[in-house]
Amino acid sequence: MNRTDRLYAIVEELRASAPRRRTARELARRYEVSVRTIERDIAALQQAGVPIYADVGRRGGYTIDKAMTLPPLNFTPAEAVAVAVALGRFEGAPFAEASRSALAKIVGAMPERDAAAARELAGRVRLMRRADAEPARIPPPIEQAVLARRVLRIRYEDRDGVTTEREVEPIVVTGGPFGWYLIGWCRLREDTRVFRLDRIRHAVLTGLPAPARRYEDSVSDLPGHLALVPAL
DNA sequence: TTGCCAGAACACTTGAAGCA
DNA sequence: TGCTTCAAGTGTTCTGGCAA
Repeated sequence: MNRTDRLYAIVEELRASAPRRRTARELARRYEVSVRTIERDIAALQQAGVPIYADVGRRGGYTIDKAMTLPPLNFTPAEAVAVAVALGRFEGAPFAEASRSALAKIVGAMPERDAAAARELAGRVRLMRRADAEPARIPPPIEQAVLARRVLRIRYEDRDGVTTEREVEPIVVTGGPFGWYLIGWCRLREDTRVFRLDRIRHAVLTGLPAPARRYEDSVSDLPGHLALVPAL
């Protein structure tokens, strides 16, 4: 095992056994090197910013701050396509750009062979969409309002063509086969209202903080055959 | 880059000594 | 007898130097 492999292995060993301490002697036996070599490796990792801590004394040893590390994220081609399918639900939806960049990062981090396999597999998986459906364009203020929990000022045109100005406290954004909707507390109606995004003619972020409202406490009159599923 | 050596520092355990 | 204190011993990491 070369040094680079050993450095990775030590981090993984400490991460897997955390919070139990591992002594330099244990690690030396494990990787068939001297204790001094392990100590140098630990020092190199610490210098590189890996949160490894040494406890001296009889029951001492090395531990790693598990909260500061992540396990290696290795996606199989099928897992990558599953993520892509899930993100596909967001096409033309809020956070669409973030979805695209997240997917690009995942594929970019995969070995080229797996990435190619994922692309090939993705070519055999298609999402169905209504042909006449215009991809919704979500105004950035709505994304921001949901993200930062801020009050929105919108100009909304209802089904009868009547336009009203409203201040809305966003609760959730939801999407489905019929389009995308903003569910929020309407200060004009003093009640929870569902707004079709394609009927929102204008939206401005007010900067006013919106009170945290739980979706379950705010919406109770969905048709029985409909259920809103959290995005994550 | 790795192995070996030596000494320092630290924390814990153990056992002896002192005391009520 | 039981409790407390303290020194010695032990096990560990840390650091520096040297050689292969």
